[in-house]
Amino acid sequence: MATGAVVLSAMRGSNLDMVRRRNLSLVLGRVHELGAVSRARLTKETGLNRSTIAALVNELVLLEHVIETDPDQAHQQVGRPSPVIVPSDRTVAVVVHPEMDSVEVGLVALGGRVLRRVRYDTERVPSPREAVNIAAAVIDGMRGELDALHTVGIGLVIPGLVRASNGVVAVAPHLGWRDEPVAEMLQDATGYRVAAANDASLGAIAESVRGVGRGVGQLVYLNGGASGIGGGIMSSGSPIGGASGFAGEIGHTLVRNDGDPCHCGSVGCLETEVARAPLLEALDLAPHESDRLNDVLLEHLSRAPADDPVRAIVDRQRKYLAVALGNVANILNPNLIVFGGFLQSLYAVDPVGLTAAVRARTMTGPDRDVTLAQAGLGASILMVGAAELVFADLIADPARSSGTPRASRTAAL
Amino acid sequence: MATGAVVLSAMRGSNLDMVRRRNLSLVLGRVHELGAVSRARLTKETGLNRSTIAALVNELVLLEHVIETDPDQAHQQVGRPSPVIVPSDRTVAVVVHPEMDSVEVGLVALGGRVLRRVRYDTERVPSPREAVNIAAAVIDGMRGELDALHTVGIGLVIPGLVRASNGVVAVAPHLGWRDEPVAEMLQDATGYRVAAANDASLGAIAESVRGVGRGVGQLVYLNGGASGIGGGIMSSGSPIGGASGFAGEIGHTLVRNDGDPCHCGSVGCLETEVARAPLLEALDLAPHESDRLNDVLLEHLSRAPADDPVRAIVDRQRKYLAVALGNVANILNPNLIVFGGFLQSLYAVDPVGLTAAVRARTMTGPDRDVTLAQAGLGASILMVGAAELVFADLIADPARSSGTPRASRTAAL
DNA sequence: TGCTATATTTTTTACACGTCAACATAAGGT
DNA sequence: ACCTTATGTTGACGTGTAAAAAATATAGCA
Repeated sequence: MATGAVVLSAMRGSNLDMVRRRNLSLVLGRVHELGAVSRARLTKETGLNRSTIAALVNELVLLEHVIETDPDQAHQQVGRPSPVIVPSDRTVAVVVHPEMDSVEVGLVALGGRVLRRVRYDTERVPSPREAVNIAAAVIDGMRGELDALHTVGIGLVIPGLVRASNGVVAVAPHLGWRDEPVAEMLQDATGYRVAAANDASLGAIAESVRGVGRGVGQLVYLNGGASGIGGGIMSSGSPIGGASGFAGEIGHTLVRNDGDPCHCGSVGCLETEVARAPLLEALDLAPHESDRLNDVLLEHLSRAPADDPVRAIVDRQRKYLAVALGNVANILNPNLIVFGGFLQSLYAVDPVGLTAAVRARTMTGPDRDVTLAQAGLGASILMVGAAELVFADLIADPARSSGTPRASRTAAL
Repeated sequence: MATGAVVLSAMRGSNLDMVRRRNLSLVLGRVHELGAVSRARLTKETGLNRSTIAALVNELVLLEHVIETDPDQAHQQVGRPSPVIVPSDRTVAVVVHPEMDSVEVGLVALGGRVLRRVRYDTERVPSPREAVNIAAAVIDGMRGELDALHTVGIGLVIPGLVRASNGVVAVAPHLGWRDEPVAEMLQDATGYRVAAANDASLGAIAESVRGVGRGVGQLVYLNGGASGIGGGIMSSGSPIGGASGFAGEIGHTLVRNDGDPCHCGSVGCLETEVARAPLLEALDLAPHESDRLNDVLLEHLSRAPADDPVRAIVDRQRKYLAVALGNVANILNPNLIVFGGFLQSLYAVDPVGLTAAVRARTMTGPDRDVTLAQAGLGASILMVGAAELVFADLIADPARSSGTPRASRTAAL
């Protein structure tokens, strides 16, 4: 419950168990990240003894989190071939993603593969109870399968602010949720341990682990959705959550003093000045056609005159986006800023131009570090991100209560 | 050299040495933080066995980083008294702080006490070479003393952007330095290992470890100096440096679209709209009287009419300050924002009002987390911060090359 | 004041366990 | 046949742990 506080007193001393746990975690983490590693490479990269790696891999095989396969026939070398370790597809995370018109449930394997997606359309915006009931029903339908697998837990995607310590949804504007203990409800309904986080934060995790941000130290993800702009921050592979896990709300950076009022109570926020709706409208696209925005916009601009009204909207939005990104670059000194949703389109219109505009608003020093990029994971980004949230727990302690449903604990970030 | 990248491959496996190192680090860290701890308390807080704590403390005593003293006579309890462990005043860090008109050298003990400060006034702005030579000369003067002590290294305070990986000063505007490898120069000149960082980042560290931010999870420090506004971010006790250690430049957040041009090339930055000079001028204070700003300002406003021109300046600056802080609160979700320098005065004028203004610009959720406060360390803040930078290295591995001057390595953050 | 009981901590000693180093063995290329 | 690379096996090392014994204070009572 106590959030954000540095609880140094809680730092426990290490012992032999710790060593084993850490090494087990290290090996599983490498396998999870790389997808397929030879045992020899594991010894080299971890610096551990061959004997130790053998024992660790053995234990992970027994836990059924990895599979030891025959040596790779493809790239042979001189010397004795080394067995290849791959993450088991039988270790999975369930993902639950409530939206305004649906509740989606997915199944993702440790290796990152999305095994299944079930979308349940709702007639109206689901209440927390309805969303949980729907998810629980779908999960009950999968129960036989899940019980046969190692189901680590549920990753809950929330289009809103989530308190990291307990998974309470502080506010999800367009779902109309407020102070709802959704993670706990879902946990009670399913028996699985639930980790909940903001959608953009999960996007940041996903792009950092399996997207364009692999190996990037300081990453900022910015997602443009129907209802606004959300963000997530990753530092050295870990999410920066702040005091309560609310960090990353870059959509409410001031970009225009005399701008429009924002639903947050402020004025001239990034997300009031940079929005999807005006773009769709100007291009005669319906909201449900937002998938086509990128193509239609680029196509339109390729033949539009200099005084084209769409171009004017795009230019203005890009200008304000650059302002916010300059702030972010100065405050966080990121290596990479990744765009998701309709922001991808704003970026794609002129990547070089936007990069230059952001750098112009950034101090000498951080301006040379920052690079921009489009998200690399497409439609599966939230599935992957939420699964990673769950797997992070597993990887931190692979030998923990392996498999079986559990009570207590939520949280993330 | 490669900065910001997540080098997972560099993650080495743990072994028994690791355990010992970690526990040694844990114990020294607790002693360093608390100043005086009983052996019994160490066992309770770390969860380690009595025997283990005894052995660890013994080793730290042998390393001369802590001293085991007789049981505290003050608050006695039933049962056998437990010896009290205190950080040794013989383990010290040297601090070097070049400014526009001086180079200051300080000596700080592991417990945080500032043992000595030597200020060398210069006739003009020192070049990197001059600053290093002055510092080296002063340090040579202390050499006998330093050799008798355990001098862990030098903490170098830079009023500018410092590359964390190698201590190169990317740019220090009012010193006129640019791409200068000052840390390396100082290291070569003195033989001590040098850790360099931005002044505001060091302020953040100091306030987090020994100031008003003790135990605070997410902390932002904002310093208002003669030449601008710098900032530093602490997350769970560790500094957030970003890709190259440049993070925290909150002074270059946009607060006013039609504002004045900033030396950074942008327009309407926080530090162009919120500055010390106009305040001093309006109050008829010379720059060297800035120490009195707080008192004079509060005194002036206490009897000033509603249409007082100083009040107008203060109100306007506070308005823009609140804008930037709102952005920061949304992006970082801090528990605490700490003000140093003349920003303390702006805050002190009406603490409750500024807090309300910041919260009004912050989303529901993070707005409840954020608190504002004045810096608690006064004039010694940079001494303490830079020393902590050095001690962090020691605490991470207390048994490392203990004491004697060394080559290679710099960096921090 | 002096004695005993109780509480808490330190000291001592035997022990368990994970990693390591060394040597022996295996499996492929050249 | 020889070289290269990797795995398998075994005993040693050093870590923290647990339990018993010794030490040192307060509290209660005569």
